[in-house]
Amino acid sequence: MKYQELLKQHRLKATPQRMAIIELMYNAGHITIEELYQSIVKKFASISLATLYKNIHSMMDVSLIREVKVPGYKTKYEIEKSEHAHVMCTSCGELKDISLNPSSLLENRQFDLAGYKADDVAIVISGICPNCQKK
Amino acid sequence: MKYQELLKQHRLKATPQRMAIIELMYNAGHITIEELYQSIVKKFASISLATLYKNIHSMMDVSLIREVKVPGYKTKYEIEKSEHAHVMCTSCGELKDISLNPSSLLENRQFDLAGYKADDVAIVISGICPNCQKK
DNA sequence: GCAAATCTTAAAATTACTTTCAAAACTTTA
DNA sequence: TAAAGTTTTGAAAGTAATTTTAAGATTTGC
Repeated sequence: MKYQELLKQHRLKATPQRMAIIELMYNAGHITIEELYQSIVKKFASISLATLYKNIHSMMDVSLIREVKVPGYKTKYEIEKSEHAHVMCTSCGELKDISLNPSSLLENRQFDLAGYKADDVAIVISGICPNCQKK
Repeated sequence: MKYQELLKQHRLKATPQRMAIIELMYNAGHITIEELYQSIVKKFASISLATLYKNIHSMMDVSLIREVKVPGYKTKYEIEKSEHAHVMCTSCGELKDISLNPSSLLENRQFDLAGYKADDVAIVISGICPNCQKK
């Protein structure tokens, strides 16, 4: 199981609960705490929401996962991967990655960042997905 | 008071509570519900959080104000103004507008938006503000 | 295998947000 | 300008989201 490795690299203990979280998150792409809980409870009947929240935070602290806050919706979480942006459908709520590299977008322009030293760029584009456009 | 006009233009009644909300939001730039409540209660001792939430939502519905969700922090609200992006200091929490126009940024490049029809682009850059850099 | 460090869980607590409902404040309408 | 209708306010109760606590269980490095 590669997830075990992933956790160890980040100096976190590889508990079964954590591996399940990562697996679910990996398969879902983006997932809310609630969805995560619904799925994981099938495997670990006694898992507690506190465990989910705590693990989500430990993994965020070591940049293994990332929080995606979208206007008007619940926060979702994803495995950290190469930089990308998000499109969110305001009709059905689908969240999708797009391969727009946020920091390269800024690089070739000299924006006035008001003196800030930028570490991270989060881009969420809201719109209507192809499916909902048809309706 | 111009705030009265602003509300009427959006077909909302210009109640004193709403005008106070707008005024505070305008002066603060970006404000959380909690901060808003702390300030407004000084003027309207009996105002309820429910009123704040309700008014925030009415004003969002008519695009008078806008929700800004920032990774790791509480949701803030701002008066809708011309398009812009945000920088947020991960050290002190300060949120600042920068004059980067999100949609023009996308216009002159043909991004693959996975078939989405884009309505809105939210950009939040996280980093360290000039003040915190000194420390 | 053992000890140290870390993790899991239930339960309670806290914080965030929403709904309900009656009274008050406004707007119509005639 | 009074009655009728509509909207808003705010208290209270309700739901949802997140954190804390403390005790027992697991993982890891040696």
